[in-house]
Amino acid sequence: MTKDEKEKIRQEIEEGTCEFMHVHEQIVDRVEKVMPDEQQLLDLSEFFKIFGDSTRIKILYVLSQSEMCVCDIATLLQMGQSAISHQLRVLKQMRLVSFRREGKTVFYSLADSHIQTILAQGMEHINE
Amino acid sequence: MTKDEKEKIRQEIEEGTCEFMHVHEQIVDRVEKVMPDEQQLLDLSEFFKIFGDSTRIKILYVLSQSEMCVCDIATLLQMGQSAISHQLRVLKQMRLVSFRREGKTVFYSLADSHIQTILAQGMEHINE
DNA sequence: TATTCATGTGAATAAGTGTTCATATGAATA
DNA sequence: TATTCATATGAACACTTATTCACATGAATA
Repeated sequence: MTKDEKEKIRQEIEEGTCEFMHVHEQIVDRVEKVMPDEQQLLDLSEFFKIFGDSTRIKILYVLSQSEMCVCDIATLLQMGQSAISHQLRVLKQMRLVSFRREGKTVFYSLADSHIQTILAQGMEHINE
Repeated sequence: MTKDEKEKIRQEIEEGTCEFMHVHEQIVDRVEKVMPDEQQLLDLSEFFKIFGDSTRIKILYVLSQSEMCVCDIATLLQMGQSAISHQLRVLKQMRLVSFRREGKTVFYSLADSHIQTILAQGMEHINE
């Protein structure tokens, strides 16, 4: 190993980026060029995170069957109204559900058919 | 409200299932019949949970471009080797990635094309 | 066999998240 | 306007989880 190479590694260690020697540079360089924006990948994980909770999955599932109000959902899932309401808030913020008011009651439904597709796709995958 | 109705509500409150009055029974009954197994919905949320972390999303993305070793990934993501190794373990357990050994190096790759489809589907969704 | 080095992993810590409790909001109605 | 009631929400708590640190493992090579 040359003096320069050693120096390079020392620098890398200092930067905390990579403490290894045998990085495959061709691969790394090539993939680095096609990496999407950091933000896009963050958004993507945030999006999937919504489906990564069983309460929210259940809410989405029941809404895929019918629009319904908060206490219908709470009854179906055997959970408290507050818990459902908190989760509906998340789903609303992420635009996965929409709602309409009718008197004191609020009816929720899936925002678009995309959501059902993703649910179905996931179901398909785990049943392999 | 009849005496019986009041008693029913009192019981529901005691059971903690539903403290409300105006559940839409037709909807609830109908949807209850088509609810999948509790376990299936749990599995589904566990599955999506894997995609709900930005480190794992990034790992899956770079592996969709090329198979590579642990330190290649660590370099690309500017993260420690240990963090990557821990997440690869999760991805391995859930069978989202597979690997092959070549001397001291372990090359990881996506387990099947399904994963890319789901990534693409998600990307499509957030770019709407 | 001793050493090197890429990777794996247990423990600890810090940050994030879901549920509950208590209470607020706001629309309908008396 | 006062009350009722479906829904919303802030705070607290318990629980989960991602990362780091230190070290173990195990394959190649001297």
